[in-house]
Amino acid sequence: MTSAPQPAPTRPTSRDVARAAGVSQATVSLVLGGKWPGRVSEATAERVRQAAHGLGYRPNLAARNLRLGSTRTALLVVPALTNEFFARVYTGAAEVAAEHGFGVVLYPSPDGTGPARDPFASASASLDGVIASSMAAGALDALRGAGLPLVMLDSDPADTGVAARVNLDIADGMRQIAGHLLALGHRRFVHLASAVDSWTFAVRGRALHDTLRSVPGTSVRTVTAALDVHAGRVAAEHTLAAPGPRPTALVCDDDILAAGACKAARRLGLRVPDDLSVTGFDDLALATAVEPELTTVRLPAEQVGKRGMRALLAVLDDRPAETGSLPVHLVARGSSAPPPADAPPA
Amino acid sequence: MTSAPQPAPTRPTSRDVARAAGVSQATVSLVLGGKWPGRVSEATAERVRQAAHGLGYRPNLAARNLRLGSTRTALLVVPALTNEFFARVYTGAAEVAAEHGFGVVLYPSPDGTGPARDPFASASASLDGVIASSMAAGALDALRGAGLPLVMLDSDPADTGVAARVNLDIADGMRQIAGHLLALGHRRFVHLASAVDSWTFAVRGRALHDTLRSVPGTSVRTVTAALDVHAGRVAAEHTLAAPGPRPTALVCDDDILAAGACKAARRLGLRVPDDLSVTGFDDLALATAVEPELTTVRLPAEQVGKRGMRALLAVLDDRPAETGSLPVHLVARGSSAPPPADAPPA
DNA sequence: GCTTCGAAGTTATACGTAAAACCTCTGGGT
DNA sequence: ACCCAGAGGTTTTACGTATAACTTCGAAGC
Repeated sequence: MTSAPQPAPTRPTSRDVARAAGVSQATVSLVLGGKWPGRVSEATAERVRQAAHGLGYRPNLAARNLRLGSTRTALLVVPALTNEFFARVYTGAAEVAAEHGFGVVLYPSPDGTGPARDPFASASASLDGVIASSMAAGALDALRGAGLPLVMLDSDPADTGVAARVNLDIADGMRQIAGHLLALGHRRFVHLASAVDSWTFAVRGRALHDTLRSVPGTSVRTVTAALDVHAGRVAAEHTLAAPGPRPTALVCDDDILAAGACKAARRLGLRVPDDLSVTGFDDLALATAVEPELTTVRLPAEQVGKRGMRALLAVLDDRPAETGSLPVHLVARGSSAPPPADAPPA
Repeated sequence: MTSAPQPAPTRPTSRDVARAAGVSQATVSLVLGGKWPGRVSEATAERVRQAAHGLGYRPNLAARNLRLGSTRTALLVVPALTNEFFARVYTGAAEVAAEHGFGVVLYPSPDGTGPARDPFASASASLDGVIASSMAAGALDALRGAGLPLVMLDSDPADTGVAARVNLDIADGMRQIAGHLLALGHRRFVHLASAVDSWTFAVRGRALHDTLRSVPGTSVRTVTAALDVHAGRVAAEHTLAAPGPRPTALVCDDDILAAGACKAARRLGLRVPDDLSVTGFDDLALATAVEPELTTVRLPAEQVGKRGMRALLAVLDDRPAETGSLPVHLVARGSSAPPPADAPPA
């Protein structure tokens, strides 16, 4: 209490604990590993626990990993954590991992550009498996070759060499959006698509176009933008200001683009939703932060992470992984309404 | 090419590489560790590299960590990754870490509630150091006791037992906000404060109040809300609808609260900025996603992460860590303007 | 009274790597 | 002719843990 504690030159090992408790190192390992019923008396076990606690002992995980040949660590490969969706996926994955004594380390995949540093370098421990978003295609080949169990998130079912797959029913989500807008009476659409080349966006586009095509008298045009508010605004502004009859509904691949589209509309003096309906996708926090709040599709991001982690654990355990797509659902809010009465037909 | 490759029952070790190259394991270690100039001939080195590549050899990091006694891993403790600010801090820290062959593992600290699981369990490798946000106070005591170098981010300089500290000049940021609004002519303020009990928010409040107090004829009232859009809206709506002269400026502790405040204003039929100025803090993506765009203070989040990591590396290396607060600056956008002409004085 | 058996440990070993310490051979200086 | 230096390796060891294999001992069975 009076002087500084000893500078702890080196961390205590299980051998130190053994010495303090007057037992062998093996006994310490048995007790602390929970393997003692019938092998070690309760009295001795307690003595060991006291000694361990007293010394502030923490097992050296590097040694344990080496011994066991497993690190209980998964790599999560996502495009960028600043995208709330992936932050939530991580949160879900980390939660399930923690329940099973696993850790999750992140590899924010380079966005195509950049030198694409070694995914394994970001983990300072060897990995037991990989969970990867299909949006992070960049690093995938390197990961495939490593011979690790690979769980893919929201990826093309045609892709091969995957131990398990966790998908969202993205197509259904987009069909719900289209159905919602059609039911409101919209016929003239613009699809504000993400420029990111990934399976999930391809599906969104296809589902939208397929659904609209099945309804006579509809038209749809596609415009592409990078995945940020500014790019969305510029693209939408350009489209809305174009000559010819104006669309009455702007279907966006993502809430971020929808936020941009709303700004574009306001700049051009259009009211959302009176003059123009705008829909998003993902249901990020952003969707309820803007005015009007966005009609969008809620994706169970945390569930994706949880299920991805559970699938990986199942694969590592030689159990069959849960299968089937996660359902998504439409959240109708203030950014969609019937088209203005004077809108020309498509 | 014709049949499936052998099922790779076990990963190749440095010994396998040695066998394949016709050298000893030590030579492999020397070559691959880059320690060979003068110890191994270029021809042999090349042979080893070929063999390693051919076998797809990857060093077992658990073994390396055990041998070296260091895992080259830092733990980053933050409240939640879904907060863009912390996602950016992580990104910065991970980038610098990668440059130095370090990894970063996250510990999303429980928000006070919850069982506060062991911070060390989230890392499946032992740690070399910890970088912690002061907003993640929950897990801090456990981390302090571990005897690891601790770098604190944006924390009270009075706190002790810290190896290095990376702070933002938060007070200056709030003074800039206050100065900006005062210059526009505002005198009647409301401070929409975060309910989170943390140093950074305490400083924001104090700096605002101190600055305003120094100007005669100003008034300021404080209202508290949880850190989300909805809570911000409710709190702001309540305040703005209260009887008595209305404030002309709403200074928010965070962009998230500011977005909520803007929604509140619109609901009450007030125009921002004509009837009411609203300011945020942090300059999140949200700030430019809403209409009008928020006047706010830009915080160099990535820099915080980078500098935190550099400080930790310095400490681990027995070098002095860079010191001094990071500057922040006002970004004036559309949510602030002179008060309405008919506003009563404070 | 001898064997057997289970409880309660202990001893010994392996995991894969890095690096210190050691060995061998060749060429050059004197 | 002898020694020495240095290049180019090899042998050996240690890191801390988990667990298989072994030991010891007291009591129960007959």
